[in-house]
Amino acid sequence: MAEAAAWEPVSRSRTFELVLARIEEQILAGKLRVGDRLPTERELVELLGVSRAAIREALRVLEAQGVLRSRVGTGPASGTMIAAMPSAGLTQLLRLHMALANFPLGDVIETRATLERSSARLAAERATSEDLARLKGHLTRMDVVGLSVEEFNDYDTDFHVMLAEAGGNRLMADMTIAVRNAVRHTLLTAFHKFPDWEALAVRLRAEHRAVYDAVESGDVDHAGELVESHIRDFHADVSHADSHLREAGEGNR
Amino acid sequence: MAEAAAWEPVSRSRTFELVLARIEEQILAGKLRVGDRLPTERELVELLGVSRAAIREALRVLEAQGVLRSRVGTGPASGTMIAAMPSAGLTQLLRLHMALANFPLGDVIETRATLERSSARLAAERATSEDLARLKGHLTRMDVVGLSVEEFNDYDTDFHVMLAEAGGNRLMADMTIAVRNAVRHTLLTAFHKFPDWEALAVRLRAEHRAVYDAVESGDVDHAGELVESHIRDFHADVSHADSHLREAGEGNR
DNA sequence: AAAATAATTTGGTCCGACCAGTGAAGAGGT
DNA sequence: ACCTCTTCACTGGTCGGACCAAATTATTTT
Repeated sequence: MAEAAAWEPVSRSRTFELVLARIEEQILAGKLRVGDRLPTERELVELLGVSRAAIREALRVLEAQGVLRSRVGTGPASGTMIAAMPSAGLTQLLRLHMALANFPLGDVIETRATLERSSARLAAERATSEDLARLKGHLTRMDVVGLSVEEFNDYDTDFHVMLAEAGGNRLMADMTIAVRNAVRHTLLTAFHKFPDWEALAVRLRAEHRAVYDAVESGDVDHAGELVESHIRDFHADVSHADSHLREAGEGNR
Repeated sequence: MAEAAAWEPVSRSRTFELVLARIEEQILAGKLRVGDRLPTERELVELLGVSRAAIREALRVLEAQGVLRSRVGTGPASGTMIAAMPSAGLTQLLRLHMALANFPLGDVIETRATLERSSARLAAERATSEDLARLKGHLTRMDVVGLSVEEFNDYDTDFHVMLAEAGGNRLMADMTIAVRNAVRHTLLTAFHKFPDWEALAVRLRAEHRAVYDAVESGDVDHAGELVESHIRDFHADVSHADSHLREAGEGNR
């Protein structure tokens, strides 16, 4: 940033931040790659000359970001090593910030529509036959009658995630997962209150099939449009039903 | 998730995770809002019956996610309180995962194009006159000759951030900031190697003006298209120059 | 009244000890 | 030789207590 927001920092680094910086150096320099093991906590204490508490605080941060994974014991899977679970970290982050109303639901939906529209277009462009098979198999799996709201909702999530993955863009797929997970609870409660959710489910299934058809036939524009309206309409319905049954709405900017 | 990825968890909760859960409860339940102060670390020790180290590890995690902010001392600004700096947490997370090659540069660019296309469309739709004034003022500020690569790059970032903010979607704006910051270093090094970056800067300035005009005139589609191609072309040029001067390319999925 | 000083509260840091999984080396029996 | 059981060493996880440094507030001194 070259203008505003400035003048605040300097922030005399706390020692755990220095530790963090050292580890990040290694990662950014490519010296630590996914699967590599870090020195043990006690070794880091000697290497960096700080207390174990400082080391651990730094490790906690990286773990929360989905960069590390720690296990006790001695074997080959023990110790602290570089992992790669970005969507977990993203999900957690989005969930809290949504709760803090930093991100109004409307914004989240807008973002979801944007991301998934793009993913669908990519999928229509370059989905492999395996991707298509996975998606198709999932469609039939969703047809089972008597699914609980939770099950249906999770299957719905899975479909959208598969679609994003078929697009071949990991970042977008992970963001899609994170956003979808972040609103999971919100959607479920709204879903439960929905007057006739079975009817809604029928419509959603049909829309999924339409999306699949567009993707399979490589109709980029159509696939994008279908997914976007699928998401917007769904949220509109759900939040509409929600506001009907509540006394007031969530603050919306 | 109703199928894959499962079977891993259970994850015997470590105590700092329990602490984390307790604080999250409060946030998700709306009992802790932005600006509220948490009990002091020593109070939490008594309240939750765990060691201070556990408390601190949990706080570190939340701080890394941009949810908390801690300051020493006594006054009104001291202690630990709920903050809201999602983009900082996002930036950090993306930066590391990009370095770990979980996110190939191409994916990041694709994502950036997607997000900003959408932001530009929103901006064209509902930018206020203040937003437009800010953007316009920034355009002239970028015209200054003799800017360093770093300065120009940061100004460029600012423009895109302002555009995203004019769209009025905080989440997308924060993601835009995070993504742009995450590739800052990559872009800078590539920029430095660019044969005639002054010429490139001239073109970028012109494109910014074109985007501004489209936004001002409310031409939603045009604004979106301009931003998208602006980003794609820019990255194509930069990475092209980069691969010319390097021996090999970065792994690309 | 103003300035200097002390007390207090808060997060930041460290140390040292001990607990609890987890394998590997070794002892013992078959 | 082979398998089983025990022991041991090593890892992260947890704790309590001590002390430091920043930031206010209360108190004393001038």
